Amino acid sequence: MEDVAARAGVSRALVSLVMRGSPQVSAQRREAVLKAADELGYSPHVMARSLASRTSTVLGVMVNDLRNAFFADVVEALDAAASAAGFDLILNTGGRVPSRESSALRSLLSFRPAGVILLSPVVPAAAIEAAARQCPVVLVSRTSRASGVDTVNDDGEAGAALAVEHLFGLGHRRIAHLDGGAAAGAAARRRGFRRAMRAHGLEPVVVASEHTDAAGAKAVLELLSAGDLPTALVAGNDFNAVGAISALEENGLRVPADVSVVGYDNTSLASLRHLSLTTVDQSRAELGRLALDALLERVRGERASPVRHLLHPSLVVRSTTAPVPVREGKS
Amino acid sequence: MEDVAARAGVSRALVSLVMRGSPQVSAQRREAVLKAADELGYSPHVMARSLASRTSTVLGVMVNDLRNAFFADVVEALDAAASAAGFDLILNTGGRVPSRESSALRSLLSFRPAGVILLSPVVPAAAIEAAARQCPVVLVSRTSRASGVDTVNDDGEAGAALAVEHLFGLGHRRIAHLDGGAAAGAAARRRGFRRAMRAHGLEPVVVASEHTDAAGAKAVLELLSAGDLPTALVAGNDFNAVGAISALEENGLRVPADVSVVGYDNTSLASLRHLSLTTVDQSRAELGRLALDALLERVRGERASPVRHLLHPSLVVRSTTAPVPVREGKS
DNA sequence: GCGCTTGATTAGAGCGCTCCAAAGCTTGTA
DNA sequence: TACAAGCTTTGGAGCGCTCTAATCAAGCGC
Repeated sequence: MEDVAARAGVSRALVSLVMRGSPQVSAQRREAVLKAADELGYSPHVMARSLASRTSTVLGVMVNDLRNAFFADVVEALDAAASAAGFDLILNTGGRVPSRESSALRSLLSFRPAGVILLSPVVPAAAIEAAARQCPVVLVSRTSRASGVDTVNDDGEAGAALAVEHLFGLGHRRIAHLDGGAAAGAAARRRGFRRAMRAHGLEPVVVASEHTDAAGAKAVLELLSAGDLPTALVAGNDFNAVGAISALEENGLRVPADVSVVGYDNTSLASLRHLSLTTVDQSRAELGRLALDALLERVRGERASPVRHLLHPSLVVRSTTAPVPVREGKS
Repeated sequence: MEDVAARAGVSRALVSLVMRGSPQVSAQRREAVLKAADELGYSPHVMARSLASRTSTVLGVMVNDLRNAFFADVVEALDAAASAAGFDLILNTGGRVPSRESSALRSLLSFRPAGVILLSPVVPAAAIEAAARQCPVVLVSRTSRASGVDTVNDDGEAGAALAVEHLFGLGHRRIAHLDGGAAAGAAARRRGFRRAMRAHGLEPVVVASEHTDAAGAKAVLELLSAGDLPTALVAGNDFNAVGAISALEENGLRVPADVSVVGYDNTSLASLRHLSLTTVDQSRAELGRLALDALLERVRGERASPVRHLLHPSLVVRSTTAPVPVREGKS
């Protein structure tokens, strides 16, 4: 910066003004500075800037697993929105291990970020509130009652209900849910499934499972050996659904002719023509965008009261659901 | 920091020493400082630290698309290795658009990172060399001849050859490659396919396609309408393979009974029991780890000469490949 | 008791920038 | 010509830390 100032024949302060795009610099000087900066290949040192200005242009993002396409998509959206607003992301992973997440969070905070976004964290609420005392915090796929914390969630209850309504409309009455257990969002989906079933006077069947391919297959095998396979399945997520479909087909049952299956998440899997899975979509891009917007509102001091976004999911009907088989329909 | 020093009854410099874990501090003072820091919830300001010490603990990572599971996996590995080494990642996306990538790269460099990792960038070589003059640069899935730049690549040629060898061993002689066009890594795979085929005295058939589900299906339809469907397909990647399989099955052909298909990348797709795709695996975790190791060697000044890693892929044989159909074998 | 070494501690400068208050330069006007 | 009013420009302090060199206390041999 010193060098640029010398080369352009101005003071350091003027260089600073130009680099920040201040309007109160004469066109002549501005050009001289820009030219000098270009010749010297100078670009301002972000860290020094944020130290001096006591403002930060970095946003901390903690994700528990990037290999999970859901979070990868959200982070992608986050990054797009952040860079459009002139912020940079510092990212780390916590792996859904409380101790690792705490240290990841600590490491993010030591950058004195403008704000922090936590994707489906498992750290204790107290840790989140402590973080919120240092900078705005937005939670994705996790709820909080703290007033300094905003949350953005998929309405898993509504999503599961959507699946049930769809199947009910197709004539299905015996519907089972393959439950995701402790996985992110599973509790809400389970709740939504139960509620929607009861609303129709149906008995909700919930089978313990996990959000994986193998677990979906296992759950179906259990249902088969128990001897009363439902006519439709609401899987915990798409992977689970695919596993379930495999197990069904391996046992001579056709999807959707014999059994209908609905997934959840609308991952890239679901749209493959090979699977063409009916599934619940929860726009991950919007999730990311909303989270970033909420954070920036806080950062800019435009809002102090917490906001709780609950995204409305939608159903994407493809080829794994069909009207209930005739025999069933008659019974 | 001032406060901590006051509370512990020591100087700022001593606090600094303790926070950096210097051994030349008496146990008594160390404890007093740690206690004070804890009570005040103090943790050092990373940016101020790196400004003062003229060292950086941030690593810049530019990825073109996180939604691509391949890169998400590499980033995950990068993060794991980085945090183990005490570094933090600042991440942004370039979307394979040269202009966006350049500005993303500029933004990374303005943090004065210890080093930068570029995942399959499309920026001109000159831009990469310019970056390399500022800090060590490691390229993943892209080659470079610049001496300040290390590269880590999957050996796509070897991978495609692996697929051909496998199919050849199963008796296949008419094998086509569904080419990925300009996609990352496609050129090497194409080359490897051609070379391996010629090594067996076979005519390499290359069909233009893309690394997507839909393109794979389209390529198969073209082969079908041309009237000479090969007995085996080496797809550009897993998505492409899945699309191809769909199109084959929709046309009454069985995989692998009639046609064998090999994918590439061993994505989570491939391992689904529903697909159980034979595919080429190029350990993404190792790719990430190697890239980070290479970068850290430079950062620590342990090495000045460039390194060119070429990762050996391996073949994962699942259920989409089988011996050539008998009729073919006789002909 | 003296200088001397050794290890623990600290003052102070400085990293690259921003920001404030003050200074300099134009104008326009009396 | 003088001077206020506006704009542009600048010096200097300071952001939170590290690092060097200096200081200090304690222990040692003579």
